[in-house]
Amino acid sequence: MRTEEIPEIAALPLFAAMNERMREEIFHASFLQVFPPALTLIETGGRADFLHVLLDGLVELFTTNGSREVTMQLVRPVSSFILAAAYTDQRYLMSARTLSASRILMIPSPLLRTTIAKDGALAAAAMTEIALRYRNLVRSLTDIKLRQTLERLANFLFLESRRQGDAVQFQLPAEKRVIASLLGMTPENLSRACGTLAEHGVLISGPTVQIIDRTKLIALARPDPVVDDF
Amino acid sequence: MRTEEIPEIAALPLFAAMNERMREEIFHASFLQVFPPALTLIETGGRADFLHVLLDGLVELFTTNGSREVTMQLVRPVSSFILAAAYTDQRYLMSARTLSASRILMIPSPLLRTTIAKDGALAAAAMTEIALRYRNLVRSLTDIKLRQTLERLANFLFLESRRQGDAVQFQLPAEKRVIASLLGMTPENLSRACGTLAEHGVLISGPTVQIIDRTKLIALARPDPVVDDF
DNA sequence: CGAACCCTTGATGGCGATCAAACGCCGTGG
DNA sequence: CCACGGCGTTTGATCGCCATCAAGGGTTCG
Repeated sequence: MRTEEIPEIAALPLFAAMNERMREEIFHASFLQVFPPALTLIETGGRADFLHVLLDGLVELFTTNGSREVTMQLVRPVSSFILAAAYTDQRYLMSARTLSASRILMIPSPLLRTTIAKDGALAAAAMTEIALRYRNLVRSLTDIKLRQTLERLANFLFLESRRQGDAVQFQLPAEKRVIASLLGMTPENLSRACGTLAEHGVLISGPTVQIIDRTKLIALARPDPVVDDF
Repeated sequence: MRTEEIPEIAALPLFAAMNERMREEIFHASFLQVFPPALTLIETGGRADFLHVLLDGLVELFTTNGSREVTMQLVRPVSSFILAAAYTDQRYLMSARTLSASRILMIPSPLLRTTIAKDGALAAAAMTEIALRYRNLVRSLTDIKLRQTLERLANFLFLESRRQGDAVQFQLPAEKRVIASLLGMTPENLSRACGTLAEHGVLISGPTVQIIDRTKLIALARPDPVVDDF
């Protein structure tokens, strides 16, 4: 890793509070690399040799079962992924690929584990990180279990808008087929659902979304103030 | 907490390696209580005042969205639950109720947090615990996203059997309506699916399951050696 | 004994998957 | 520069899984 890049990364929540010498040690043994789009970084069943931290770009976590493939999560910067597998030294439950060119920090898992054991601040940060990730997963599971597809899409768009400061107009973060899979539906149905949302205050043309009537959207999405984290 | 109960609990993975004095301190401030069946312990949106550790009995984690209610997970002894909420001091994402009479250890969250900060061994155990829980959740989400109901049921029964040492005959761990909800289906459909499984080597009568032809069951369930953790 | 409640079985309907085809965009190569 | 092919998206038609509605049987408990 090049020296001039260190300050930026040292400021990340995961590393901010930890002992400086140990941080240097970790960074020294890690790799900062830029990957092209559509590159598979990790495959289900593989050993978790590195903790990955996405600094720039976009990464998709997905799983396959024979012929079917489903995207599980979009990872956006700045965020680590597969911390659970790296910490427990188990096999990856999900595969990961870049969706756009991505800058990724790769930290050797063994070093991560030994450092967590020695540095309380890093341990705390890692624990917080994984706890938040756990909660996100609970959200996904409840979402898919008790909303139907149109409501899921509505809620997804509502949360996307909110993520961008309640933007009235914004771009979808990924291709529609990826979003469809993320929401547990087929591309065909997503397309239809996008059309239907016109009746609920949202115009979607290509990758750009325009919220015409936020009230109507919310009425459909019924975002949960607890689960959806207001 | 009564003194004679302490050794049993001190041996739990979560507490086994930690400093003895701190462990005593935690136990001294905690409550060990027996709850009757069907009692709501925790409600979604509430503050996580206690970490719960189920020692005996059976607990259901579930969420509600207006009128609908879905069970998210069965908690079996010995296992902690809602560790993520307790550690990050956030609101519960799920509700919890006892399904049978349950003995539960309740540890005040603030004390848990401060002790984790001081005791590396406890921190490590907590981290492992939540990482494993995270991975279970990933399993649930993949399961629901890429299997259909009959396959999910088949896989559920297969894993139940395996949990009991590849038992040929065993009892369902909960009422069928709960299991139906856990598997993301209606009680009616679960009932029908149970009947259909006769064609796939499984006989189900009431709460007892008999595996006639394990090969056929596996062919239907297609358990994933990675995800389903062989 | 009656009243819940759970489970089962049947009939029907709807949501969303699948199949199929056409359109637009974009890169490559003639 | 244009032709072509690939891929993502859209739209339409059809199918099937599963939810819903409805009713009856069994069990538990007051």
